Amino acid sequence: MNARPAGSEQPLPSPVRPSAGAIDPAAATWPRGGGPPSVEEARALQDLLAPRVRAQPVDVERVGLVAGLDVSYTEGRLVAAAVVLSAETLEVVDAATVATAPRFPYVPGLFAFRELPPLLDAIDRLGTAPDVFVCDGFGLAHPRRFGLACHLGVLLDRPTLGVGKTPFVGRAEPPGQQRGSWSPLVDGDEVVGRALRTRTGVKPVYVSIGHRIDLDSATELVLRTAPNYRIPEPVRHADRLSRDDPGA
DNA sequence: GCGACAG
DNA sequence: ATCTTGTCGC
Repeated sequence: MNARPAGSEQPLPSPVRPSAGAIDPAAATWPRGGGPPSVEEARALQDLLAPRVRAQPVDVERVGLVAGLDVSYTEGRLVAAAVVLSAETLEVVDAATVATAPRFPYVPGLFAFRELPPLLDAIDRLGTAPDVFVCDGFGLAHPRRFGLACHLGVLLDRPTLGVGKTPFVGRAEPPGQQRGSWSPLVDGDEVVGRALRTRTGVKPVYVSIGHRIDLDSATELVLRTAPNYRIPEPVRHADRLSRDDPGA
């Protein structure tokens, strides 16, 4: 474990940012540098960055570290958590939290502008460099094809994917009851993700790619990291930490 | 125009 | 997201 208290003031060199091909996170979420963008600016920024998303296969067998990301809301505060697990053993090897005041309202479709800034800070505080990031929410399965997972992936230029608990855009037939079965999540004439059964007889999760991964690889990784519960372990841990960390 | 709408 | 008790089942 490498968690540092969320209040520490000293920015440490990040093993994740910057990286070649990455975008300046500040410019890509807070375009005017100071205050948050307007809703119109935020949407325009998504349209501007969406073309950078790339789908590509990932050798899931060789993924070593998987990060789970989540944010909780408490008493007007927002707590972002990043937890890193060994893909092999699913044991937690690193974690970090950050508590901040919300600086952007909850607007469906503009999630990233609310949750990404604190999540990026939490990621910066990690002492490890995850191979893949699993977000609580969506990636391509988004009105402008640029959900939180895509946004994070493009900013970091790293593989990311999103796992949602309820559908946002698109429609999917109920997948078979058996764990592992899935059905395409279709929006208009595009396949934007999958409804995936991670537990037999339990309602499916909705998987979509973020960046630098494809749907097959994302599906495989989600199944691999969710052997016992509906929600993948990395996200489960991040969810718990974001709510329980007293230091946050 | 109306309803729906990730967390 | 959060507000909230008990209950059925593996």
